[in-house]
Amino acid sequence: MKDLIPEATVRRLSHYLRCIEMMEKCCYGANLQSKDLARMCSISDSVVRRDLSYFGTFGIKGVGYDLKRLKDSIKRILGLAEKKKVVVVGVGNIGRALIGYLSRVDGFEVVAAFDNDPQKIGKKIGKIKIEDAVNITPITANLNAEIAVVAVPSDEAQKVVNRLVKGRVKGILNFALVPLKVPDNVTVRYIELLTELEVLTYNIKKRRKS
Amino acid sequence: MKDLIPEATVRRLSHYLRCIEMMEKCCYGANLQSKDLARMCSISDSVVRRDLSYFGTFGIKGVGYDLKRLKDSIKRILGLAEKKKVVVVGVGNIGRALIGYLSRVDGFEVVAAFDNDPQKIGKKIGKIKIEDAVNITPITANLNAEIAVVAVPSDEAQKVVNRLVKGRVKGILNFALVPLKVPDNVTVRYIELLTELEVLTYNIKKRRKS
DNA sequence: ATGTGAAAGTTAAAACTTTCACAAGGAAAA
DNA sequence: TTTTCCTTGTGAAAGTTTTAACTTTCACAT
Repeated sequence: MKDLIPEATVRRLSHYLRCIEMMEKCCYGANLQSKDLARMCSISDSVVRRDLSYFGTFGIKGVGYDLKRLKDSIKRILGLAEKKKVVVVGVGNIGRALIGYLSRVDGFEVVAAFDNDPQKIGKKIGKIKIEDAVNITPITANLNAEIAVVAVPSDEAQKVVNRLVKGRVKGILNFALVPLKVPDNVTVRYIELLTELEVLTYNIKKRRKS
Repeated sequence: MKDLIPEATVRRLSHYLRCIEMMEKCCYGANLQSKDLARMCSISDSVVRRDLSYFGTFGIKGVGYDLKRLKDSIKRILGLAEKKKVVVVGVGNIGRALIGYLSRVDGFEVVAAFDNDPQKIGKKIGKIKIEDAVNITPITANLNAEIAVVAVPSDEAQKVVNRLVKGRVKGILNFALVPLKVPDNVTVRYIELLTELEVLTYNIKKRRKS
């Protein structure tokens, strides 16, 4: 089956959600328009309407969108209707940052953390006890967690991922530098810090010249 | 001036660099071919050649590319010919992770770290002393650092960025959730952890249906 | 009840990116 | 030297995404 929906559109839906949450906090009122989201995201309003129209019709012509209803619609589109369970593998700085961050966000919930350092196993981070990485498969399967964050050294990443896959994880956010092998029914996304810095460097260089 | 070079191409150049470094470590030999890089990156070889051809000709027909020479060429294209100085603002988990990570990577060098927590100011991380964030502008300008990593709470991000811009920073890697305002000659790239998790969730949901 | 204004939803064109297939050209063997 | 082999570099086509302009529809005032 073809992809149909541009990845950029999905990314932007997430941005719209962030904007709407901000609007809610700032007592923005119950109605909003495509141009409001557009301005906040520094894009044009027709992009906003185009993005939404891939998934149906959500607004009222001449009026705009109901803030609450649009928020729920986007959450449903993204699959965020109910809280998603996340396990974190690798409790170094990045793992800890993620755990802390997700505890302050609704939509995701860290339900387990793993490491292979005996110094760390058994300790707690917030409410989460750090488990031995050898138990990834049973614990993950038992908790029914669909999402995993992998923040371990590159040479251990594949081993960890194999265990996660056996534990029926369906999506992985990977901070390691190496590409991971997973079965077809598992999705991986990469956070490539070094690549980001290198692209940034390229952009700086280019900017200077133009 | 038009952009001409696809962003995806620039990202892939960075991946090629990573592959080449890996090949160097694994005693791969002095020669490599587009299909080698292609296989490692799970893309087709014509993509590799097309990407490189945007910038010139680097290989020998019938033979391939000289590993060392291609590496240098890509580094030059990306602007990585000499080490880039990086300052890190916000020494929480993410900041610390970045500092640790970059210390083990050549190409980038963390030359200063900042925080506004009196508990942290004056302490050291590795060789870097944590400075007071109020001094971002003079210290950054003095060190001539072009790149900054911003890993502070969202509500402080803009203030920090203003100081960095005054300190003549040219590129910013931002972990905060909020879009930043910068002058035209400064580039910002965003690492959006929450968006990544949401896109991942969307992909999982879609995968299940197709 | 009707007309008007405003913003959503849609369509078509333009811009951009990827893919494919092959010509060009160098290296090595004959 | 000539031929053969091989892989690069690239022109053109196909496919995708973005942009902008257009049409539709709703709410509200008259």
